[in-house]
Amino acid sequence: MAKPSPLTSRAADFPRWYQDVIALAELAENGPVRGTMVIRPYGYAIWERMQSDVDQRIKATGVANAYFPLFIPESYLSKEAEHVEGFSPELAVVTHAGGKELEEPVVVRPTSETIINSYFAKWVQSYRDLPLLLNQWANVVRWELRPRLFLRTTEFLWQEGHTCHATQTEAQAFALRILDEVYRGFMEEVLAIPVLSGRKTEREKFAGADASYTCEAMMGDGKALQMGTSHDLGQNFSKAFGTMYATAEEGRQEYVWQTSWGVSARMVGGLIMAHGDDAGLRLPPAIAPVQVAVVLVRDEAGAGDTAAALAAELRQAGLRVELDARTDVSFGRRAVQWEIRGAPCRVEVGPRELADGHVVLVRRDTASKSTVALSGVVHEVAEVLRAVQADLYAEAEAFRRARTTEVSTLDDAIDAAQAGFAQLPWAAVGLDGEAQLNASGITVRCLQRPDGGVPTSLEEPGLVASVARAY
RNA sequence: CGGGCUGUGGCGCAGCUUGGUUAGCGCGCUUGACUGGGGGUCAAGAGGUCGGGAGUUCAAAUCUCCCCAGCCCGACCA
Repeated sequence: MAKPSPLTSRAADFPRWYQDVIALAELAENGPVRGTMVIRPYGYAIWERMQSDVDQRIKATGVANAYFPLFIPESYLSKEAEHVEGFSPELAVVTHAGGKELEEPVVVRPTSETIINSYFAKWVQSYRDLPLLLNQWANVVRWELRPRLFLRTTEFLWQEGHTCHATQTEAQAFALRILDEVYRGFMEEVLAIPVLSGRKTEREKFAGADASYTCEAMMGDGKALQMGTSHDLGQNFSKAFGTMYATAEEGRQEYVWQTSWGVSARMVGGLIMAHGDDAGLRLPPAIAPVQVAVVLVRDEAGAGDTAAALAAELRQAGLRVELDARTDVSFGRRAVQWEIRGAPCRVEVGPRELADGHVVLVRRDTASKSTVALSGVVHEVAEVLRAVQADLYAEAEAFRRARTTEVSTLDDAIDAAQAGFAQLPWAAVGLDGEAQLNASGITVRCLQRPDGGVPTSLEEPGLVASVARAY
């Protein structure tokens, strides 16, 4: 049956690696500010790699990074009715500063559409200023009722993109492009996590958006996790803030069409829960801070020098390598530690094999070992990393397939969603059906076209709803 | 805010039902030795307002009451 989630259950229920893995981060104990998170170095190293890869992909779409204020005047939030209604329950509001009560309270940003639009309104004047494509890496605060390590913390790290376009068509296309090229691409190619790309229902969409698109992944326990979203904001915020441009013909004033989109450090939690096994993390090579751990068994018969040379050679080949020559720590302990940390490949260098001119190569995902001649290590390691990346993805996809059930009725969907995803015609769900599912702890994760494509309208015929329990 | 449950060295827990010497165990930590091919062995150590308060009692981690905090399930959500 479903294995427990290392991020949400009690430590006592867990295998021995729990404490080691959870050491990636911990929920802070700071009194009334519950649910904030402290990320420790190894956990942060994983996040840093995510940041750099996602950042690169974002820039490839023509978006530039910028930064906006942490504090937002409360009145800004209220300018977009749906937006303020959606977010007000979870706002942190500052009422006092500088030793006195503020005339107008400011909120700590829960997301930045409003503060950014207050600048967009000034920056955008002409069609020549469009499209305006910005992104910011920042922390945001949402006073969640139930914090969970990485998945839902009061304060979290993320990237939020905000764009302005001249036409609705262009804005929608851009929101979908980010969803596919940046998010789905990153999750599948780098994190080796297959995702369903689809559209959120009216009930599930972002407060203030015309449409929300999502990437939904299945965790090792069959539950769904929203890994990223992209919103088509229409003109909701531009109308609220007066973000207008003069058109090319006749210089008419038009409101801009906008998008916003984000992924957060939640992805670290998703990575842990999608690939982790009872021995600890299993990191895809593309994201692993350490791709190859060269472990020196014993420093005898020149093994130490050989290990160091090997590590240097692997680095030369462009790999992220760590030489573990701590021979004062027992070999077993070190081997286990690299397993817990999820290093995809481990090279064990000891006098025993060196006598025959080879080393032992261990794959983290399958735990399989092979002996490799010294001269062939670089080639073989590269092969293993390629294989681990591909196999982790294939494994996750097979798992998802095995836990996805096609059904035709709500009752069957509720039943099937206990173990994973259930898919049924959206026409068989509808508003009432969605409420019924929710009452059973199940949500509609996304709507897709029959071919898996992302629908641009909820009225499209034949839409398929994927429903599941979710984090 | 509803429904369950738990607070005991840094972490994880036992002890409580049936009150009774100096409150234990595992992990971690310190020192030393032996070791070293999968969280190794041995020895010596450090570390505690038993969540807080009040009460019952000769005696409270244990019983009673009040308070506080946290966890899990739900509503909210990247």
